[in-house]
Amino acid sequence: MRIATWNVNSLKARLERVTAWMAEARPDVLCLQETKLADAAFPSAAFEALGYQSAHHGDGQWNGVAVVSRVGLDDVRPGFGGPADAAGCRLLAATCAGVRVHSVYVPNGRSVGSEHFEEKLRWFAALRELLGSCCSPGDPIAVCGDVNVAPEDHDVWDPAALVGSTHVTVEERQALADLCSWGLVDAFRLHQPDAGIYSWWDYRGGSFHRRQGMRIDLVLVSQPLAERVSWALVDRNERKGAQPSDHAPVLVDIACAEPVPAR
DNA sequence: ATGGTTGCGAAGCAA
Repeated sequence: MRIATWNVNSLKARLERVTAWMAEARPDVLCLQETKLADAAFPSAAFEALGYQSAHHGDGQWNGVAVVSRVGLDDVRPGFGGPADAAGCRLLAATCAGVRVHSVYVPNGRSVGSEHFEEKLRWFAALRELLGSCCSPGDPIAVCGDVNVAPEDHDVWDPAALVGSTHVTVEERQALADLCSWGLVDAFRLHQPDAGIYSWWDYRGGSFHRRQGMRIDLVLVSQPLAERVSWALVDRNERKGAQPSDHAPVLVDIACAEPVPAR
């Protein structure tokens, strides 16, 4: 199974680019974040034309997450069904070819110590709680999306310059680590040890060309999947050219015990 | 240099 995640920063502005990329990359499952669409405006027909089913959870102007799959899409669950939903439409779970997939868009946190920062930390805790109530770490689980945290110093361009700023604080990294301690591992790092590989670059100041980015888009997988991860990539080509998202897609290949049925 | 750029929606907010 090839699973991918991409914060597209408006699916309306990015649809052609996303579908063109899908035709090349051929993900089996694609998790999207920041669609910035209401459910009624989600372009499910465009994905269907490519052979994909889709599910979307969006409030219109901000946020919005989706799961797009060509290997089945069952048991769709939007949101937490609890207080964490106050942060917006940022979570969508679905089962694809036996894998419980979660498309997540963790709150940005804005400034360290702010109300939004505290909400971000609570959101991580709510996600761990949801996994604990719905899933077992022994099952095939994937949590994919924009976590708005760079896990380690080698996931940012200049750790010294960023000390104490959002996305790299001890509190945020601990919240991510607490989530992972439930039973998830960073699939990308199983095959890519190098520093300097990023998934997001600020639009401002030519950050991409200056190689000033962060790796904040992750595919987290439970042990049964981690054992089968065969390949991982950040497709930084998608940060180039006309009208890119500020994020690049992340791809992970997972060898399946049984062939995934084609649709 | 508290800047810079993009998207949404039509001014300012969020990232």
